[in-house]
Amino acid sequence: MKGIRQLAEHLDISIGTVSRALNGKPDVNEETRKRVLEAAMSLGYVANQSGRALRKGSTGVIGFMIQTGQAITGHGDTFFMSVFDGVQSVLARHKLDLVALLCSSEEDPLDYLKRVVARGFADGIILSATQRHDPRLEMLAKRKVPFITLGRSLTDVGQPWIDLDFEGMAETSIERLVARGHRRIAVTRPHDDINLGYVFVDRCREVLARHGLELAEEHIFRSLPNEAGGYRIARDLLACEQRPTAILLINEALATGLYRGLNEAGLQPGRDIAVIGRRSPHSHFLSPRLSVYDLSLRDLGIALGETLLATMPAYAGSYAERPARMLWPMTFAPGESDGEAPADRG
Amino acid sequence: MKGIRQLAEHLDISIGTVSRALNGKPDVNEETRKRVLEAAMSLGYVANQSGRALRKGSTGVIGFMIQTGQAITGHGDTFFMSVFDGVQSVLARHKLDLVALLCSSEEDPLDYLKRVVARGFADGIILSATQRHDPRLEMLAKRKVPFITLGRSLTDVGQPWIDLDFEGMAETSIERLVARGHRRIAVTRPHDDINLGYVFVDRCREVLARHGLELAEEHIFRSLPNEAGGYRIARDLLACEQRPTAILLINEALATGLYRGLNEAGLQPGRDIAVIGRRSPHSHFLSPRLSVYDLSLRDLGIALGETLLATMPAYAGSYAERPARMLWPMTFAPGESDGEAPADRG
DNA sequence: CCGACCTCCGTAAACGTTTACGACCTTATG
DNA sequence: CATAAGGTCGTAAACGTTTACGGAGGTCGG
Repeated sequence: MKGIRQLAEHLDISIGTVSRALNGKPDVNEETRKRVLEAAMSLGYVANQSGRALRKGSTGVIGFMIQTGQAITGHGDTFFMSVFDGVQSVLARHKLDLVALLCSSEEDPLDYLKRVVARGFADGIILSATQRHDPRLEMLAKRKVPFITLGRSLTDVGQPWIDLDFEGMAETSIERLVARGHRRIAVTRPHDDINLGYVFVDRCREVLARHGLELAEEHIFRSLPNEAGGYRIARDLLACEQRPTAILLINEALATGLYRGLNEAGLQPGRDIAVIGRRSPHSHFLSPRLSVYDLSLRDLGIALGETLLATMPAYAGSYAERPARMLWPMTFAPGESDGEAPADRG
Repeated sequence: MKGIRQLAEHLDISIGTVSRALNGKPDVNEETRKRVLEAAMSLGYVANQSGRALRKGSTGVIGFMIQTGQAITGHGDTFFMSVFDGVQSVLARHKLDLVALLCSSEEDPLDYLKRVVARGFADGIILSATQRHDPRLEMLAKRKVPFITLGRSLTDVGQPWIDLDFEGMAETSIERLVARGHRRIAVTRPHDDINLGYVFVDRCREVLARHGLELAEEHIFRSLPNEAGGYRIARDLLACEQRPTAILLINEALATGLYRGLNEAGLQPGRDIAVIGRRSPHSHFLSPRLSVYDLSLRDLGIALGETLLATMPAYAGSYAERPARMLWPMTFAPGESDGEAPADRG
């Protein structure tokens, strides 16, 4: 089966009618529509993407941009796989397809994205790894491409976003730790200018101040969002003049390395130092079990998909009630790693 | 900047010449070519994907198909990110783009792939999660889409493939364990019909036989390729009539859960039971450190990219010397988890 | 019986490229 | 000087769809 023309000839119907039948246009006899649909099915006809896109100006594809290479992105395969799956479950309802736009570590994300939109690759775009100042947003806004970001940015062009509620995490985790007697609480932040780091640290500082506590500079650890970064944090932590009695891990990959580093130093999480992290496939299998902030990645994906569609005229109808911006809540799942503060050592 | 027409008008050159200039065709004055290139650059013109694809019949896009959803995919957390990056570094040389084709967990992979090729989405395709019997291969071969599989299959349509050398892993790891006194060696295999499981187990059995040893049925553990699967293996392992003194983990995510499960039972990897696994971002931070089979994911990606291009007439020239099929070697990186067999308990 | 209206369908023009073809001009060759 | 050859470019036809438009036939009300 080559194209719609062959299909039309085979049915002895005009090519226009076939197209209308396939696209659910109203002015076609139900009888013939059924014939067309059946023939298309049995012959395995699927409209050519390029032809359709060229004519309609839309591709039926939504792109989710991620950066490949080392785990600089802050998330691993499993994170994205689950989110993708959620997005797809929404898009499938509208016959839209999701593809991951892979920006190589060798290419500038802005250049890459420019190319993608100039080529007319996708009807809508989901951005991750949102930077504190992110030129991608301005570019997309200027070219009027529907998009949504996973994460906020100071670069605000009015686009919808969904961001994990790191303020909430800061709030409740610090309250919890303080209530358990901790006074020197350390926090981590990403190495790069990803926005969430600023949001998180600022709020932590704020909550601590509320209790008359300070967030010492030496208690803010910048780290790569991977296991090695966690290991390094352990080292830095041991080198602190005033060793913290608790630490908040903003990234889900850090705990593994941190645990190892602490162990090597003879410190046990939960007993010698409280650790609160993020849920990951591994967190539940650390011992002692990591206390984590958890979230449903699939639901997050669903929300991303719906919010994006809400900004696209052709689909907005179904999702009018969706808030354009929201903080995605995380729930605390206590493990055994965030015990009482050890007896004061001065 | 809308299209090539505007660009041509702006330059006061015919649209055909502009196209030729941009595409590096020979019959265009170098002077005008330079003008065109500069104008295109400064105006940010990029050829529309649909128009070009429609005319040329090729899209300039290579698709890497993966299945989303739960970590059924069977790889560690940064597996795809790293492999993608390698593939891209090859494709970039030919101005090809890589996108990940995301098949939702709700859709049949074959149907999905049919849609992709019928729509003419990609010029070439990389398949992962190759099944022992995989109808996707026949479909792609029939429609003459260039593709390559990561993993072998009994369904052989002559396509190129690259597969991790699980035979080699079976060979050297079992030799090593036997040399260290182990007699009851357990192995794991994926829960599903992915091909590598068969290859691996068969070879293990073979090598053991060479030493007069048997691979007991109760020592073959089917498991999900994730941490929970590993935890479950620990449980099953403890329930064995004849408890194995060593275990081979085929998947990189299993070790975390296995360690936890063993610990809970008071068993220490390396001392009470030898464990050999696969390198993952986590493996190095387990304690005791996991002995692993390692490979360069980025290099694997490069090889995949080159081998795929070698099958595509338009690019084959550069990669003629590439073998169409190869086993990708893994190197053993000893840790502390594969010690001597404990004293015989009968 | 006529006009208005509806239903269904065919025709043809777009969409933005690439490229076969041929025209024009210049230079080389005899 | 005539012809051939080569270099450069414009013209127009594709590629596979979708869709505006209009036409044919049927129905219905007046």
